[in-house]
Amino acid sequence: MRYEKGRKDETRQRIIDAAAKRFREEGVEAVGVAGLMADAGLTHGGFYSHFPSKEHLVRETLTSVLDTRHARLEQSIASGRAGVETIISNYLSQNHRDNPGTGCPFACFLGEIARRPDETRTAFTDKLKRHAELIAAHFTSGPKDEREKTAFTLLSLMSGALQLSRAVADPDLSETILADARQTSLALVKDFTN
Amino acid sequence: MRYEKGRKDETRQRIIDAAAKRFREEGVEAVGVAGLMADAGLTHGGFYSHFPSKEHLVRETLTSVLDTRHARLEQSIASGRAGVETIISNYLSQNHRDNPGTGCPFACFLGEIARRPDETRTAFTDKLKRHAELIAAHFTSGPKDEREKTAFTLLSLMSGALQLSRAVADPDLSETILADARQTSLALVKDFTN
DNA sequence: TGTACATCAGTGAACGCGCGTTCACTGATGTAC
DNA sequence: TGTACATCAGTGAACGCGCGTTCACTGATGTAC
Repeated sequence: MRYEKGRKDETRQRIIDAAAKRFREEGVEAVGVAGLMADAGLTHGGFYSHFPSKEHLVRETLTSVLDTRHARLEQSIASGRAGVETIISNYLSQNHRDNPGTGCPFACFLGEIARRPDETRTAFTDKLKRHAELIAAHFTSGPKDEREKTAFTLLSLMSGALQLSRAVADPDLSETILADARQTSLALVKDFTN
Repeated sequence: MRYEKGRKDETRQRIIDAAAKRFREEGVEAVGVAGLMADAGLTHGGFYSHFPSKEHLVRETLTSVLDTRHARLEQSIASGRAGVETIISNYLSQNHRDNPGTGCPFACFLGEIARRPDETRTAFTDKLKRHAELIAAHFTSGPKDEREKTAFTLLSLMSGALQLSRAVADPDLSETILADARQTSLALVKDFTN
């Protein structure tokens, strides 16, 4: 069944989209190739005409999700719709906590990435740097050499707190963790924006 | 081969110790029961006379590691050997980054815990609360109701930064992330200690 | 003290299962004439 | 415009493998007499 031009790319993207959701929700190791292909409406055998291995899909998915998130933040900043306060509040929200499948890849993959092969880690590192630079560029005041540092620290704090709020079984504590992290995050960026 | 009294407990602990190391290094899903038993010098069949399932071992290992870490911190504080600065510096050090197998369980398991069954998550939550209370008790000045909040935020920031420093493929960036997090962590606790 | 028996931690073969991966095949569409 | 053929995205059976788990068995030691 030869298909019209562009069809393959669409299918490929569908596999990546399915992986983007499932990998974030269940973790890379817990999600199998066959299940992913079923999510994309296909049978498992076709996987290897799109990706040479599962690890390649992992890498593609990671960069795809990081790109999407990056683009969204970029647009959010460019449009002036959302200030830092809004971005921080959205990140450290119950909604984000309860929907990892569409949420921040840092919070979902951080623990796993350290164990993946060099190529995957390098791809991740490049995207991370770019993301931190974007955040730093959003800081309009404060010492310039401190801005990027603060961006990394902010990422560490926010992704760490989101993970902790997801891990905890007590709803009240979970909300407290988010609220405390919001407060500290806002204080962190206060000297860099106004 | 019936063994002397206490032997079984020793063996059990040996399995947990092996799991404590491997789970932190490779992740819970990547480590098999058979390999773990081999690490403990046993064959795989005996596993189920110690634990009813792998998940039970996960829970036992998690609480064991959290207890050990908690006790160490408690002792560290009680002895007065180490101030907050030292504790933070040790946590956000290259040595800790490069040795996850003996390091902080929060940094290693945070992402995985959210996906585990309720019983495991509840056990984790209890230990986390106790740990935060211990840290808060170490804060001798500053507003009292802020102390525990800061403890959670500190845990979020430090475990997030440690994870990020492990994920990154660029050694310089990894060191920068640790250094920035050290700086911010120290600033965070400055109002609570002196 | 010596003997017979019960105990049970640990062994290792076997279970069904899902994993990642391979491969011969299909058949609708694009292309050539 | 109509026909013959090449293409190749997708199919589905099969591969070896390691997983978590089960179970009949072993045999050194503790206990009873």
